[in-house]
Order: sequence, then structure tokens, then C-alpha cells
Amino acid sequence: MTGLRARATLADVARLAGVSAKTVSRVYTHPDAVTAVTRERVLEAASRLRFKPNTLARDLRLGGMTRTVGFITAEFTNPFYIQVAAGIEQECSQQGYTMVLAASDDPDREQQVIDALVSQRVRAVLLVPIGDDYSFLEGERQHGTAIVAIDRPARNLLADSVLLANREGGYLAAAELVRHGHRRIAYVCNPASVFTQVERLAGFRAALAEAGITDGSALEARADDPAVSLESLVAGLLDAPDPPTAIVGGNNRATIAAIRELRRRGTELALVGFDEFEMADALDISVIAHDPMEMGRQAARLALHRLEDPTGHTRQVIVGVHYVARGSGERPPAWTAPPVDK
Amino acid sequence: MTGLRARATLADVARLAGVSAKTVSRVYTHPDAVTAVTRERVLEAASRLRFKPNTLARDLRLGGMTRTVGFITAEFTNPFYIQVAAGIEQECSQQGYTMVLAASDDPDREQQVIDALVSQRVRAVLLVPIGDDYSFLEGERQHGTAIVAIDRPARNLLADSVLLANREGGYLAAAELVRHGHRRIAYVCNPASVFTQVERLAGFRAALAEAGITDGSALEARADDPAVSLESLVAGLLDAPDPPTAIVGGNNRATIAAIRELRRRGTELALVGFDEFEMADALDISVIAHDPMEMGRQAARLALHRLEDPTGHTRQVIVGVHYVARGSGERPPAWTAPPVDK
DNA sequence: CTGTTAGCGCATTCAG
DNA sequence: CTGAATGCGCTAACAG
Repeated sequence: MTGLRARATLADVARLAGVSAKTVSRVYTHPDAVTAVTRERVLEAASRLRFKPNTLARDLRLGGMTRTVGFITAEFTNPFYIQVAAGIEQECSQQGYTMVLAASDDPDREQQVIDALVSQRVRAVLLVPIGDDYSFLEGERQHGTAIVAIDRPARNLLADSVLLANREGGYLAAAELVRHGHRRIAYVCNPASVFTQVERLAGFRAALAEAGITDGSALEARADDPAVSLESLVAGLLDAPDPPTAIVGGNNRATIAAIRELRRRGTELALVGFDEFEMADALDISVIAHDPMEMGRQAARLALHRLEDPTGHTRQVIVGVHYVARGSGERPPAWTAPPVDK
Repeated sequence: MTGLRARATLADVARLAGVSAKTVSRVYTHPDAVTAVTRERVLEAASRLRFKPNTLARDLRLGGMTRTVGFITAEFTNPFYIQVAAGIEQECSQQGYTMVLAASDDPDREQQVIDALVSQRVRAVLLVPIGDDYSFLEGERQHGTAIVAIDRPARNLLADSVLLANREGGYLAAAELVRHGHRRIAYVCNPASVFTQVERLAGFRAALAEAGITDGSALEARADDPAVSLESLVAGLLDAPDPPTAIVGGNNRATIAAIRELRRRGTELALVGFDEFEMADALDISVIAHDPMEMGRQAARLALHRLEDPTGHTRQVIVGVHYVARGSGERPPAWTAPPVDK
């Protein structure tokens, strides 16, 4: 490997092309404002020097704002958040924006990360909130940074948001099972106190109440401790004296855990999951489905729109959910599992 | 929502604190080089003004380089690449770097994206190459940008790289099946001409050859056309006059497609997948496993190391693979599927 | 320990 | 259509 070569600047290109720096600049920003011949000459010089305009300098000159947005989420190996990220990336790149992705494992870290992004002058902060106070972002908002909360509201902050129809989803899941004759329907999730689960559970309970099932609380296997595995929660339900005949998984992880535990026991129950997941169709798992990529796209759109209209009313987009019947949610209460492989 | 408020600068803070701009600067860069009392005064002023240092300006002043790295990959909703991204993010954030994520759907777009990142002055470009000529990056390398190829080599470019032990993996998969008595072993993938598949297939063939299976070519269900579904490739194998008794999935997608198609037919075969995937253990799928996050971490490490030592020898990290027996790979040739649910 | 001077690379005034 | 001067926000070098 050879030594380092200095990077060419506007001035270098200008010198080689025999024009002023500003002319070179114009070639990149207002190509029409320059003669075709000079443009050619400049581009020729630029390519010989491998010149790449310095976005840093440009953005600084242009008011200190970049064309990037930040997406901050915990648990970003979860397919759900990834799809959201993909949606954001798609929409952003169409508009000439770049997405920077940051992980926030805990609220402190989240604030650090947001700070770093703000320092980098991202134009928008899209986040899946994990803390319980986002008032510290109010200042940034007033400075023109677009803030969009995804999947959960940002508490103590007036911000645009994209949420799922969680309550409706929880309701649908339970209602479908009720419709197939179930009375003992369990709900599994961990963590349980996050917005999405609270909402979904509320919908779930509403459906049960409507069906006259008043005491389902014993069948809510919820925890708020990462040390408690979802599998163990499911196991607890199945080992109880009066086990459920159906299970609702509060999210993709919970559903998968339920499948895992049921398979481990060589048994089967009615099962409805929240969130689509890769093997759901192959395994005939009925789910409350929605479109996470669309959530990302919507979030990016809200952000970009907010940049155009910094003082407009706060907007909230609710992304719909629907029930996808694949078999697992249609099993009757008396269902007996066929022998499972092995 | 109220109107926009101007952002505070170093100078504003300096004025309010009654010190010079440089002193404020020092508080953020060399906190020890300033008296505790002035530091306090400065921080007090800064927080009242909601001052956030402008990384753009700082990086420009400091030589025009940011503390960010770019990760470019196609198909980034594939869990494999996501895990890689997570590994990169983890390692980078530990070193105070930010990761920007970009999607590259085709080689042209990839080059655009790389250009954009270079213009943004990322310090490193980590990419899963999809094109067949990366000589255009040679210039950037000479300008001090670290380049790391992930999962596949970057053709026509001397760059650090992180690869999997693909050949070994392909070999292992086939060898295990041979060991359990299989002679008619299929290999499924699409696309087929990418580096990883070529390598895995080479290993696969080597194992067959070693077992004296000389004509397995009829059982290679490979395509290079995105329009050809993996499911249909599997279907083609199963419908052939002399179908395989075992299948090797060339990657997570291929394996899942095989499972899907087999389940659809209510049949089962011996099956070994390449790549771990979320439901693999619950479904008892034997796989050639490896650690994608570790690949990401290693890639980030190579990049960061390269920044320290721009002219050192090119390095290549090979991440190992191992066989995980879960049942599906241990079925004998005469295996008859137990009745499948529904 | 602190302030002054100068300039990173670029683009927006204004002239010519 | 092109060029010259000026400054975005910050910090390394040097004074003091």
C-alpha cells in the first residue's frame, strides 16, 4: 500500500481548470448557470483529481444542517424495528437524505446517542422511545429538528408520531379466539409495561369482557423483567391447574416463544401472534399483521414534512392492523395436537 | 408550536460566560486545561443556551473527517446482514463512532451511495460488495478512507475483508448427510453466482466427491434470476423422477423456502441449512451456524485499525462455521414424515 | 490558564 | 456568465 494522498478541494479543481473556485462550486450546485464548455472543463479536471465535494463544508456554509436523519431504537436486531429502519431508509434515500442508525439500550444511553446525533446536526430524530421523559428534546424541536416518535409516544413532548392500532389488534386477536369457542385465553408478553403491550392488552381485555369472560387475569402471563424468559411464562400457563386453550402472543418474540415451548412439549393450542414473522405462514400461525416498513416510511414522511412546516400542528399516523387466518387461530378449544415430529 | 429559535454557538456561550470562544472550546475538548470555576461558568452558560457543539464545524476544522463509518448492503432486511450491522454498530459506538446505514440494491446505486458517503467524509466504508469492480475505490483508499469488504471480496481492490468459512461450511453440510447414509443430496440457492454460494457449493461438491458421489449435478437447484422463487426450485427437485433424500439450503432464505415447500406438501426430508435463523431450533433444523454479529465487529475492528495504520498489510478475517445438529440433518434416507398438522 | 489570529472547504452576497 | 470578498462554527498554533 502506498502513502496517503491529499484530497482535492474546489480550489485545486479551479486551478487545474483555469477558473475560479466559485465556478467549480456552481458546476455542482447550479449546473445550468455555467457554460457547457466550462462545465466540461471543470468536470474533466475534477475527475482527474478525483474530486468529491465536501458535504461537511457545504452543509456548514449552508446553515449548519446536514441532509441526514437519525433513527434510534433499542433491540434493533428485532425484525420489526429493522423493517421500520428499512422503511425510513427507503423514503429518506428517495428524498436525498441519509439515515444514521443508532442503538439505545437504556434511557441514559439513548439520551447520549440523541445528543451525539444532534451535535452531528441531523435534521430529524426518529426514535422508538424507551425513556419516560422527552422534554429535553423540546429545545431541539424549537431549533428546527424534526422529532418523530415511532411505535410509542414520546412522553412530555409534543411530537409527531407513528403508532400501530394496538388496541384494535389486541381486541381482534381475542375476539377471533372467542369466536372459535375459546373461553380460557392467555396473553403472553415481556416487557409488559411498555405502551404497546398496555394498549394491546386493553384491547384483549375488552374483547373478553364483551364475551362475558370476566376473570381472565389469571391467564395474563406478563413480566417486566428481562431475566424472565418468555418460554418460562408460557410454561407457567401450561402447568397451571386450569390451563388456557388458546394463547395470544403480545409480539413476535412472545409468539415464537410460545411456539417453541409448545413444540418442546409436543403439544398444540390455538395461537394468535401479534406481528408478522418470517416463518408464520409456513407454520400456519394466525397473526395480527401490519406493515412495519410502512411505519418507517410514514415516520420519515412526517419528519420531512415537518422540516417544510416547522410550526404546523402535530400529526399522528395510526397504522392499521388486520387478522390473518392461517390455522393456528382457528383451532377449537378441544383441539388435540397431532403427533409432532420426533 | 412556537417559532424557530436560533441555535447557540461557541461565541454565544463565550459572551454569556464572559470568556473567549477558545475557552469554551477547551471546556469540551480539553476539560483539564481550564480552571474548575471557569469550566463551571461555561457549562452553566452552555446549558442555559442549550448549546450543543457543532460536530460539522469541528470535523471540518480538524481535517474534514467525521467520526462515522458507512455500512452498505443490499437486502438489509435479511437477518444476516442486520446482525452484521448490529455488530458494526456495537463496535463503532464503543469507539465513539457512528454508523450510517445505506441500502444498495444494484451496483449503480451502490456506487452512488458510496460516493455520497465519501462526500460526507465517512472514515470508513464497510460494504457487502454486489458489483464486480471496485477499483473506483482505490482513490479513496489512498485518501485514507478505510475500506472493508464483508461476506464477499471486493473485486479489483486491495481491501481488508471479513469472510465466512464458506467452503468448509458447504463441505460440512454435505459430509454430515453422507455420514447418515444419504447419496442423493440436493443443494438449493438463488442467486447462485455470488461468491458465497460458489464457495459453499465447492465445499459441498468436494464432500460428495470424497464419498464417491460423482454425479450430483442434477441435484443442484440453482438459479440466478430473482424471478425464480426458491420454493419453485425445491419443488422442481421433489418432482423430479429421482428426487433427493436430503437438501442443503444455501442460505437462510433457501432453507426457509425448503421448509415451506416441504410443509406445503406434508412431507419431510433430511435438511441442513446454511445460516442460523430464528426458528431453527424450535423447528429442529440442523444448520451450519456462525456468528454474523461477530463478523460485523471484526469488520469494524479492521476498519478502525486501518485508520491507525493506513499503509499496513491487507488483512483478512475468516469467521468460522460449525455444524449444529438438531434433528433435521440426522434423518436417514428412508425417513418418512410423520403426519403434519392440519 | 486564557485570549488572539487564522483558516478548514465551500457557497452566498455582490460586482464586473 | 464569471470572479472576489466574506463568513458558516470551530480549534491548532501561538502569544500573553
